[in-house]
Amino acid sequence: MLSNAKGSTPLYSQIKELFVANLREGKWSPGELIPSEMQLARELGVSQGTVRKAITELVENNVLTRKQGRGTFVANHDSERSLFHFFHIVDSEGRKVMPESKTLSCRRKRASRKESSRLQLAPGSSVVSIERVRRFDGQPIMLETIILPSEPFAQLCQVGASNLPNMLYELYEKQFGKTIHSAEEQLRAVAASDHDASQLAVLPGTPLLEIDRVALTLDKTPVELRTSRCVTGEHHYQNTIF
Amino acid sequence: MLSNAKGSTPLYSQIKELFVANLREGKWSPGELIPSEMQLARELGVSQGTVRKAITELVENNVLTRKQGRGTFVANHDSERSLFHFFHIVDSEGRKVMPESKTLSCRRKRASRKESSRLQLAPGSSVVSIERVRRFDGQPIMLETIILPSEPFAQLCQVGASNLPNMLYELYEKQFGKTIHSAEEQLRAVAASDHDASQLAVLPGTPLLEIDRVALTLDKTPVELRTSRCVTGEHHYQNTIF
DNA sequence: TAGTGGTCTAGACCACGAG
DNA sequence: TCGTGGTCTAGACCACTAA
Repeated sequence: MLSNAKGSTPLYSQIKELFVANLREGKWSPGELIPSEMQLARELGVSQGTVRKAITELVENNVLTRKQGRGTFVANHDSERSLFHFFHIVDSEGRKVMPESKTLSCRRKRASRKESSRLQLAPGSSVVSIERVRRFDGQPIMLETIILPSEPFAQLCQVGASNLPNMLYELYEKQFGKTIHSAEEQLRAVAASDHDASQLAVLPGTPLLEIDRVALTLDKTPVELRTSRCVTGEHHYQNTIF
Repeated sequence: MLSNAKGSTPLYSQIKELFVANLREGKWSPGELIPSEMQLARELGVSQGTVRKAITELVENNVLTRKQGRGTFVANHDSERSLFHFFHIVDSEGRKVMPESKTLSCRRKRASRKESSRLQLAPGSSVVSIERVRRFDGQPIMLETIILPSEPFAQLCQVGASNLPNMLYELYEKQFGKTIHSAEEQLRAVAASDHDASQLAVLPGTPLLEIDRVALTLDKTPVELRTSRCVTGEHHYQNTIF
């Protein structure tokens, strides 16, 4: 099981791998309380400090969360996480407000070359394509196109276009067991197409901020490709570099 | 000095503060080797593990770097850091290439309201304004306007507009003792002005990605306001969310 | 070979949360 | 009051670097 031989990787790294495997195989579920540090140390035959170091690193990666006096939990996307971790659009005062979203369409189609490439699917695979518009204070601000592999997300279309929740990552986690842990974004400035313009109440050709995001699970498997086009008159994308 | 009373902050936090103070006061300089963990532990009257925890957190914040067998050093902006940490423009294949930069002008002026606000200066303070254009493979890609407080940066204009280095953060550190540790960026899509257009070889009105960045020292003092307007045809801004 | 950071242990006490 | 994570200690041995 665990090896502490000379050339081997450190014990705490092996324990991290083991914990990640527990998550991947569903032995530990989002939001669940995991055994205490002392108990894990006994089970694994190592000291508390070693388990502690493994957990500390997973907490830093937002995989686990610690609560003093209560225990250690598997991180989940309830409420705050999706909003404050993955949503970077703020208003002029820097306030993060989650916009309401209205689904325009939800249908199945064949993936384009770009889509299959970024989602690591076979060319021409079947995907679900969702289009929705998001508003702040009644003003349409973002037009989003969301691409998901039909397997396993096909049933999203059946659910009905109108009642998709605002926070999709929470849905992916709860309904499909896909927890989003990281994302890779590409940002560009583009000119509003006629379609963009009509949905966002701007003139065609208006500069829009395009955010191209691939959302990934813990083991770096791409789950969702989302292209958002944003009006950046009274809002902007905020990024802090540490 | 250090206090381990009941209600006080943890020892390792106090030690972190102490180390940060050493940096602020210039007792430790960028690139310098600091005393070993054991020696610091003796001097501070704590165990090695406590010093170690303080150093670990500062390493995670990119304030210090450890090298096994050699010691612990104060981080600096040599070569890689500025480029790979603060520069997010990549080409279509995701490659990070540092563009050459050509200074167009360097002059002193009064800060605008926005500039004095974001740099936390008194309204109408004297600032240095540098304009430069950056090229990839001969193609002009970014037009940058850099605003710095005249105190202490006035001499930059005297140096001569033409021979400003590509990596300014390195210069701020070496010449002015201002080390950039973090930055806050705001991204928007804007239409190219006539001036933008002529410098970037595009048509007026072309959508450009505007990056508005305030660079901060370790104690969150704003040092530089930089506004970059980028052509995002063959390049884009890349951000990874963990 | 000496000194550094990296890993690991065993055990103490504190702060917090729940019953 | 009990069990949890949070802090701190003292000491062992390993891996790496430089002289």
